[in-house]
Amino acid sequence: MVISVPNSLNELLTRANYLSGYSISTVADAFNLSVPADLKRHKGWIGNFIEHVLGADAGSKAIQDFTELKIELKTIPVNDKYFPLETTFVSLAPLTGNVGVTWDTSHVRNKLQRVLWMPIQGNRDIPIKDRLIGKPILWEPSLQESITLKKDWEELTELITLGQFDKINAAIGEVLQLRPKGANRKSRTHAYDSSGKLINTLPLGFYLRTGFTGNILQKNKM
DNA sequence: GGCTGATCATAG
DNA sequence: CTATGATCAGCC
Repeated sequence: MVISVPNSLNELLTRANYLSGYSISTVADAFNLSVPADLKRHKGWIGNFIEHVLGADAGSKAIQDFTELKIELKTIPVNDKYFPLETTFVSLAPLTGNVGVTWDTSHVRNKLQRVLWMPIQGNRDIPIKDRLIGKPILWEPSLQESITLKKDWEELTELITLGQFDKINAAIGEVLQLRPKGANRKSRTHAYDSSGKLINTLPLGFYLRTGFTGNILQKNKM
């Protein structure tokens, strides 16, 4: 079943709100989709599933998206206290070509300008099919949040541009962190080391810490 | 390999 | 119990 792309922000929000309170299987049944028993080999399934039922064209050609609405959709697994169980992937971290890139022109800022968060019950003791979909939250970073994100992004990006990959680890950054993002630890991409020499190194991604996303959820739950 | 979507697994 | 580092899948 193909679902049309929402024509307006209101239409997208209406659809998203309609899903809240239903279980994964209730929605999946309505769209004739089968639900995996676990996510071990389907780690992106929930995200793709929600994209699909909201009318984003997941997979194949990426022609249709919410790009016209300037909305980034993120599902986020939450516990009983409505707190995130996982960090949130934002984007791959460019390890080259960062000269001249600023926070304002960064992928991270671009993606986080407007996010539709879809909290989903994520407790591992609840079968995937029985997990409930929460209330969607349309979020734009506050001034304070932007300042903190910018500070972290600049600190992390500086380490990349200086080629100090031996210093990079997930403990750096107040709300944003850099962590591996590849098929496995043998994955490689290009970067410049501290002496300016082209090297092969582990691909990295920007992730939002749970404290940051947890705050967004807490502020917006009524 | 790069990019999208993320969660898994275990050290501490 | 939590966060870091590792990993999974599909498309281009």
